[in-house]
Amino acid sequence: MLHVAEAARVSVATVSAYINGTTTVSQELSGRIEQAIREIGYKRNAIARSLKLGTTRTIGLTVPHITNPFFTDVVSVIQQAFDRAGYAVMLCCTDEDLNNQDEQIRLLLDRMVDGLIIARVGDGAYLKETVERANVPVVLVDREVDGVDSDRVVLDNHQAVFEAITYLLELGHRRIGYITGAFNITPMRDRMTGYHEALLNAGVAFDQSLVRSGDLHEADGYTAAMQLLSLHDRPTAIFSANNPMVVGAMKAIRDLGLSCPEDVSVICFDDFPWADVFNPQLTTIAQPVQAIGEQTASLLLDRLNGNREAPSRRLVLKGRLMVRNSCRPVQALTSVPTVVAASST
Amino acid sequence: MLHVAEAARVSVATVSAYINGTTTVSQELSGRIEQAIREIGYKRNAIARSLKLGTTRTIGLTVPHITNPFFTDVVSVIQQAFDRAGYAVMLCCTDEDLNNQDEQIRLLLDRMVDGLIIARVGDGAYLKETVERANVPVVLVDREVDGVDSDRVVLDNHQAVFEAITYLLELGHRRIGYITGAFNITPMRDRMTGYHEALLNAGVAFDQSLVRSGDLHEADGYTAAMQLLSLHDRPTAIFSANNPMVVGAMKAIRDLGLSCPEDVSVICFDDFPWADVFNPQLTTIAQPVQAIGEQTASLLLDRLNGNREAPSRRLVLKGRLMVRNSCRPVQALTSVPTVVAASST
DNA sequence: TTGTATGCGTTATCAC
DNA sequence: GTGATAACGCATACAA
Repeated sequence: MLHVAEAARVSVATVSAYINGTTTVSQELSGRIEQAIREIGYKRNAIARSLKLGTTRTIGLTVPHITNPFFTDVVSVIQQAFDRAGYAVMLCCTDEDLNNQDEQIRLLLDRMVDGLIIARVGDGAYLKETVERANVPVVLVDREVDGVDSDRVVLDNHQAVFEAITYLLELGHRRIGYITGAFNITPMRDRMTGYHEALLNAGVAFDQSLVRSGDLHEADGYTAAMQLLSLHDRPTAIFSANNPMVVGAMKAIRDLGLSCPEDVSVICFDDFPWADVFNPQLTTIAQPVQAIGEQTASLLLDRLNGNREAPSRRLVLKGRLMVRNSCRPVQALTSVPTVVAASST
Repeated sequence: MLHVAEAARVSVATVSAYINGTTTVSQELSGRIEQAIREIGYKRNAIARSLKLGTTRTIGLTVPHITNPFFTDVVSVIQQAFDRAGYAVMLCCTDEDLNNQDEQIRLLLDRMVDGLIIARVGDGAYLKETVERANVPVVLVDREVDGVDSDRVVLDNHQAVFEAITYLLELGHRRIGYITGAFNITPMRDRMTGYHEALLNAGVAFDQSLVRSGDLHEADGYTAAMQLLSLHDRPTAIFSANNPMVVGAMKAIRDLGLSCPEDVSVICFDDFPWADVFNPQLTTIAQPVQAIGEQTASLLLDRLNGNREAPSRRLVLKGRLMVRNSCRPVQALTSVPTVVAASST
């Protein structure tokens, strides 16, 4: 900018005023400045500007895994929204690791992001403190943090799973395997209560041996399904609490020489684009990813636009059961053989 | 930092020296500083630091679509690599729009990113200029830019498609529908030449009516497949140049009451995690996404670590044909009826 | 070992 | 309408 000012034979203050339209500057000087800018190829330094203004027009976004289609979609929508609003977004993936998360949030805060969107990981103790001390607005998405009362948008996980399990029960299933992630994140807890209530509602006893917990990855789903399907009295249906794990579960079904839906019905959380073009066409619980992303962005944008003091808002969206053909009435099942050995990949 | 200095009754210079380990500072003062930092909850302001140092330890990453599994994976790997190296990454999605891309790159450069990774979009004219004027290292991934000789990592697209089409030809297919994106990006051009050469090599005449071009989205694949399969002498196999378009193509096949591989063989570019658990299990060309991401990151990191003058490097990786069960010998096909009308979604 | 002074590129406040 | 100048928070050269 100094160079521009010199080339245009004006002061830096005038250049700044011209660029930002702060004050009206004469035709004369405007022309000289404009020309100097072009000749020099001057670009305003956003870092210096940020330092002075105290705002970076950048937000931080941290999610567990970007390869999980649910987060891919949410990130995509959020990214677009902030792009439109003239904000840049710094993306971090915690890989379900608590230490990564702490580190990344610190990094983001150091860089003076104007706001934070967090799909958290692990237990909430440290995060609670971080969120409360951060002097920037933060909105939580998908996963809440105990005791933290910030803006957030979540799904009605309980209801969604209740519906899904009820659907399975109506098809006559009584032994429904349940593959979940650890209960230290709210969605997993809430989904589990949906399972419980659906069983209770149908008068079906809860069987702890039908519940397997993993770390949300494909491999965990594989292991869990292997164990479930190797049970003496194996389940006739399996529910998976997320997409990566259901892929693992399907592989387990395949490797055991079983098939879906002939031998076992499958239903899972999170929809994906090709769910209805490949077979079995999975019955899923679709989250309104577009709305989730947009609402999340809009909550943060609202704070960024100055609405700092409004009481925190909690948006709860509804999931939708996408019935396809991966579930069958239990009487239609191929007779249920006991799986003897499960030696495979 | 000023507050810390005051609380510890030292100068800001000493605090800075202590934090960065620039000079050794006495036990005495170290203790006071340490305590002051904790009490105040001081965090170093990376923006001010960046302004002074001229480096942000942030890189910019721009891709067409994060929801395309190929880019999802590449972004994920790159993100991890820079995370490990202590860099933040700003993510932009151009949505295959040239204006977005220009704007976003400008935005990134204004923010003084230390480097740029670009999977470009549209024609290369403006981008060429941008890349050449940017005084930060840039590495191109997946798509090259005509006349720009920067670091880049690409796939041997020609070879990969040559193999895939040859595979189809060996199965007896002679009419192979080809769904592509516009030829203003290098991969689409190179893939097309692979198609050409494979046909030539097998002595099969090239038929322009079997080639349909779209904008890389699912809807384009749908339209293209609809047209191809409505041809009087319809193709017995279809190749799709990316993943979103093959999803559309599969939907078209379904909507026409056809099925794969019984009526039409399908093969596509880019692999995805559940390719081998759902049916038909798609035969795909798998890009080494892990390697692509790592090499890309490592090229940029190398520049960032000071190796600025080395001649530009062009890394070419190989694709791998993942043969599954979406392709059949042509004599095994169900008799080929002429599709009369194609009125659907 | 520690402190003083200066500058990184902006914007804002004030004189003129 | 225009131009000095201070300040944003930090790092560094140099003095002490």
